[in-house]
Amino acid sequence: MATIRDVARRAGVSIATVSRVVNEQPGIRPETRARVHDAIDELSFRPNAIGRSLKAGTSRVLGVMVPTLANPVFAEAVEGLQHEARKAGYGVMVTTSDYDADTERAAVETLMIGRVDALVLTVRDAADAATRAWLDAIDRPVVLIYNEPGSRPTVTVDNAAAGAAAAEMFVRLGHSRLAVVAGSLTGSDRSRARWLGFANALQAQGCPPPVKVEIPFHQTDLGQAIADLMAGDAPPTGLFCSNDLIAMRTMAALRELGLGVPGDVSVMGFDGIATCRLLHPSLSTVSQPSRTMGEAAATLVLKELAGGVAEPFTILPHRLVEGGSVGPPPRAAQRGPTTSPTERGVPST
Amino acid sequence: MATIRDVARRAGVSIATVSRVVNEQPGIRPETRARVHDAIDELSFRPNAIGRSLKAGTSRVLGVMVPTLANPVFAEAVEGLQHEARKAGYGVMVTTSDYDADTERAAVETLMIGRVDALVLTVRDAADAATRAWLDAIDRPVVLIYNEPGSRPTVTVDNAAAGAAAAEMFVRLGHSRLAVVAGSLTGSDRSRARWLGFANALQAQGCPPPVKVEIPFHQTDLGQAIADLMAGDAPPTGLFCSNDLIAMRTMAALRELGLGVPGDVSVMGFDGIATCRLLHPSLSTVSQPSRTMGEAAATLVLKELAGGVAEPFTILPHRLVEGGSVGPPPRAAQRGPTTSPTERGVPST
DNA sequence: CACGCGAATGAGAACGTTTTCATGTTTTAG
DNA sequence: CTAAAACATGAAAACGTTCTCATTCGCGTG
Repeated sequence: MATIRDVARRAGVSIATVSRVVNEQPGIRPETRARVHDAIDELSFRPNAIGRSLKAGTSRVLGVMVPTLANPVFAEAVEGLQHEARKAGYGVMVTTSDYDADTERAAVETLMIGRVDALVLTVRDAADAATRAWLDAIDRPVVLIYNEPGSRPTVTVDNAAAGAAAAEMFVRLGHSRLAVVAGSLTGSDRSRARWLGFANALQAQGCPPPVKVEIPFHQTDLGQAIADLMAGDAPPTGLFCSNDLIAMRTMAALRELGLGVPGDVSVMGFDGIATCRLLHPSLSTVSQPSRTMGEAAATLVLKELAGGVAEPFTILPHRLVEGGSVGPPPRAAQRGPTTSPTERGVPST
Repeated sequence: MATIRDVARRAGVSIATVSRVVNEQPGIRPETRARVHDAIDELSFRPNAIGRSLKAGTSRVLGVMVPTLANPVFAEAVEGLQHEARKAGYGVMVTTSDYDADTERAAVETLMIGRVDALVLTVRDAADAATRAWLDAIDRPVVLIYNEPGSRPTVTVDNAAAGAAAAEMFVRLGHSRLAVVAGSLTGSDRSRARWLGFANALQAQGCPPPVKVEIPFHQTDLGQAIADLMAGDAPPTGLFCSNDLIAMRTMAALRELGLGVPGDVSVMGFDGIATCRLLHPSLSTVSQPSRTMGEAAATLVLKELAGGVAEPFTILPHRLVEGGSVGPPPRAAQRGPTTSPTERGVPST
């Protein structure tokens, strides 16, 4: 691996001159420049970013942490972020936290040791005291994405309003008994915000508060949870899921139970994962512009690195996508408690 | 940001001693060690990875390039890789190539300048001469994933055998007129291998060669392409798609055309994306262990970095997942050319 | 009591850059 | 033709580590 010194020797100049040529600084005789370029080519010299970083005190690397890349929402955001970063000549170091608070902290610590110039993070709960503590202690630009706005610049959608919009859609169609199926209602700030917006809007419309169902992160089969939920006397006619992945699994579980969507139960998701539009019935969902969020976060953080000051928060527009998974409630449900909606209905408790 | 020098001053020792304490080297008096630790805590000193890297000549960062993170297959592989890397104390720099050969080269160049210790890549075509040229010129450990085995250590599945397995499944069910719907048959080595395995197996079974349909990378609506494909006198009764994303879109397009899956046409995917199992009908597919592939690649590359020598290739097992999207061909098709299979059939050309 | 030996610590070079300041060489103006 | 100004280049320090040699200290041994 050739160093600047090798190039200098070969070209018969000093390392300072080579550096100037490499960085395209003015004040080099064309002839000298050519000689240096030749040497660079001959040795296929690539300036060592580490040496450069050490001197410059900057690594030109962005650190990114998301809960998981297995959820396309985050994967797409990272993709957008990465594109934007590359355009600006920045690299992107990626870590995942698996929705675990301790892992979050450790992962960010690792990124900081890696000397990233700035961070783009999604944490479980930006309002959590412990999280805020270490978050506020970070001495570099930080931008949060997907989290609820707090002490750090944040790029997100209006989760409460989005939850309310979902509620209003259900109510408009005639639903009143609703449930929320969430990954971790207690732990995740955005999930909580969606829930709150949803529940408040329902209350405003005079509906009873929605039932809550919480699903542990790693549980992929929702069969039991959904069966339990639908087993009561007056099961919900509409389910608001805290993300599309859960919504898909919920639909699969309902199908297992012999319940039709949206005939017996309506299902609504959150995120707007592309593949969910291809389901049958296609999933109604609140879509957020993931890729754009990643791009916006990159732009924001790069701006801050360039000496600018980042907006405290950027709220991107969400969009209610009306798919086929939401329809009016079944007739029976409108009259109150009834028998199982289908012949294969689950036994009542 | 405190440096080792600040700590040394504060603890009243030399920087060498601090370095020894930080790196847990023996031969330090417990008392001294304690004093240094105190200073470290007081200044919340974190050793600068860049300084360390410069001296050590190693960055403890792995570079990863995949076509896109929007395809869960790659996102999951990166997730697995990242986990494994972190366990070993390595960071992961991620780039995407958008399936573009020029971008591939540029992206890898960027990673190399970033001084990653080793690379894990998925390229369009590992057999392509130009690609091989720059690939072979890389002076660090490189592991390819998803690509066909070539001059560099590779982690993949047996794409040809997987393609053949798909073909055999179709034939076993009675299909003979088949088509392949691929992202870029010409450009991608794995897609080509699947195609070859598929076509050869068909030939071996005495079936006519499959029709090819190629879909540009960014084209998400396959309506026209599928309509054209199904418009002929004797349209295919089974479609083998080069990945699950395309398979999903193909199913959506078929539905648009009023064709039933698998009643009128059977559809088979490739990859085993988790969400496709939740489709209705669930997608039959050849599943590859993406996460494991990422982990294996990380293990391999780390082993090589540790001075070991990597196996030239690792073939992980694929698995034929029998979903609901593949069934016997419609009766009519078995008798040869007929009228459109449904009342909403597409006009014949 | 001097000597030597091992343990603990320090001084300083090295890693590959960038950058400041100094120096040598042209060019331009007078 | 000379002096000054503009230009081109070089020497060396600095960034924050690690690591190799010294060096110092304490102490047991002859």
